[in-house]
Amino acid sequence: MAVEPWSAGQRPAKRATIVDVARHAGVSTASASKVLRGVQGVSPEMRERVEAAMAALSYRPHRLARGMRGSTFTVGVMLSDIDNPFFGVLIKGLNEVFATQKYELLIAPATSGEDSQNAVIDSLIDHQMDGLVLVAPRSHEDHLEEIGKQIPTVVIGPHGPSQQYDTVSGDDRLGSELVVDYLVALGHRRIAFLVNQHPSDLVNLPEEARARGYEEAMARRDLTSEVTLIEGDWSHEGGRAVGQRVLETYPRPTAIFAGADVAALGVLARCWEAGVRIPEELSVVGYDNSPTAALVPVSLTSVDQSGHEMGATAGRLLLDRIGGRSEPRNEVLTPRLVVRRTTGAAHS
Amino acid sequence: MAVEPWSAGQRPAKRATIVDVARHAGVSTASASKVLRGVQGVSPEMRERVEAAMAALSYRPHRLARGMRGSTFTVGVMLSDIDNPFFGVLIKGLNEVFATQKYELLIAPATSGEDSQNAVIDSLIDHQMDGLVLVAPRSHEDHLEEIGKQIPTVVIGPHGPSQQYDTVSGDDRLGSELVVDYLVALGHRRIAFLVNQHPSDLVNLPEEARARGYEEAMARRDLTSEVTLIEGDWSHEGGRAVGQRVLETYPRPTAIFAGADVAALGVLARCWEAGVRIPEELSVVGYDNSPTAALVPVSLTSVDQSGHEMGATAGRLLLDRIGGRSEPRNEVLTPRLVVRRTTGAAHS
DNA sequence: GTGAAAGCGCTAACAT
DNA sequence: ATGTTAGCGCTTTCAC
Repeated sequence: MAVEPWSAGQRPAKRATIVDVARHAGVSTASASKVLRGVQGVSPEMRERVEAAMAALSYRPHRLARGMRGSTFTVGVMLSDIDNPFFGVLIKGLNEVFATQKYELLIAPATSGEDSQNAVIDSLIDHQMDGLVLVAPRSHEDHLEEIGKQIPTVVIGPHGPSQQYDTVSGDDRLGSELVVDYLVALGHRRIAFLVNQHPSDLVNLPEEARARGYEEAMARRDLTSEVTLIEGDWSHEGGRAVGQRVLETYPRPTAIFAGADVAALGVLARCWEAGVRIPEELSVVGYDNSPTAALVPVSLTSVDQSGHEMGATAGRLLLDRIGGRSEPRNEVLTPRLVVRRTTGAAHS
Repeated sequence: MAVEPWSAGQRPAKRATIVDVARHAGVSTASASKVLRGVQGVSPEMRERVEAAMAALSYRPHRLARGMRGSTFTVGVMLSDIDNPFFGVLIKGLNEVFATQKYELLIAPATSGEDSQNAVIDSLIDHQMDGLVLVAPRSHEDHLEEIGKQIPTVVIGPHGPSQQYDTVSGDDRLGSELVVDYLVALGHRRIAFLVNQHPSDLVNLPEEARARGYEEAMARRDLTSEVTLIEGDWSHEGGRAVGQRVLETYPRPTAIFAGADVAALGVLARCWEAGVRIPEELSVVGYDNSPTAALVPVSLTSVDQSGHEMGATAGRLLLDRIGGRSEPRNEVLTPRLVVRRTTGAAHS
């Protein structure tokens, strides 16, 4: 291994420790620790002296050392796709909750692969985080239960029920229903759904619920024979590939419902390139109402699942759970259709 | 403080420690530690036995405990604006470098405020990260030097020189020059620049370099009298507000050069709403070439500063520095103009 | 090449 | 209310 002039011991101007604070204040480290943690059992004057010492030495506690015995006051977030702008607003919501507490947020980026995600989650656990927020994980449920047993956990995306962790999800079936009903009201019948490929045993994923909601809503409108599931990746490239396939189809669907905005944008990209007129020749709907969808020239009709509130809710649940609650809670938020300019009356 | 059934001691099924591994392998913890770290001084058979024990116990080292004495094998990233899609590709580039090493990436989200950023950086230091990547920090340089003294640091955005840390930045003056030259070639003379407001003593910020580059390029074309700096926030809302102001100006600029894509999109949003034709009535240029700029209906002309390579370069520099290098390095990447459909010949 | 033991900074029993 | 002390899991001298 290379020379490491930066190894802990040699760091210049070594910072003050709780021992320094205690000595400076003329008290025991235990008392200093109590003041630091804000627990009861210290006289006001003791508190004052210790706090003065902390300020004088610009003391900042070592998070690692705290974590060795107690809490790290840090919450880990597994983010499955940092590119998705929807997650940005979600993180904002999360952060606002924790900012008011003494907890800090640390985000570990992962890819969409299950192995990558599990590795990242393990690493977060190895960091002794006080709690975990898993954003759109693709892990199997028994594995999530296993994690929930080890550490307070909130899962965003996949639906409950769960025994060892909390969930925050949107009512994805309802979201799909809103879309189908709206499209049918516009006269569409050949409505295709872009379904994200996923292991068939992961039955609680949002993609699964959105697909089921689509099928059910189609059935309710007596359009079972028109149900068309197109498999693709919920990514820009995936959507683009699906767009290409759809354009080659005959008869072509009059509307395509992508389960995620990123995928819908991919479909649109292909259509724009091919000169297909939107929505005259093809209506396109997304899901997430990401910031990009709202851009005027994009104006993508989408389902809003209020990422900000999702994040905030997850934050509150996790705080609760860290505080002691052990019964699982499964919050479901109600989605809302946002109609923009990529959808219109069916023509063909 | 509430009950904490999750405190470390009570966690169910407590995981294996290095002591367990050593006992299981029938060796000392010191030897087990050597195998874990992959250092020299262990016989092949010792290595084998210890590795077998680790596997048998599914041992994973405690990162906190490692960090107490040695390294955490974790790198902290201060992200000043998680909403900016440009940063997503930057993180990807960073991550790819670290993924091949044993280092893990942890991102701490901050806001654009200097206080928030400094707090986040402190916290990253309190976590004993092995290194820091600061993305577009607004801290003062002496403070950055201070940080660089404590911990291997790479700063992305602000230009060097620096003594205690490395920098990765784009050649922002050149970027601005490319834009101005291009617009002038199209016949534009009234070219306004949207400058981000920032403390005047932060002279190495990209926004400063881009503004200077704009002024210089204008001067070189004998257009000093046309130099128009419009102050605004480099955000969607900020751009929108500037757009409003520009539309009310007479004579109106024929082109506006926003120093960042997010701001350019805000300007465009206002124009689209107001029915201003782009680029016939107004040419708009951004900076960053973020994924959003490339969307077909947006098609924003922008300066590409290859975020992916910026991230990758920063990762390599940090790895170097953690490995022992102490002379500062200041990498400058060459930007490239990407012409799309928000720019055209000057008409008025 | 291997092991014993000290200690990183802090918290939590347990005294007093 | 305050202090003493034993660790948390690991790395690191320093013996052997």
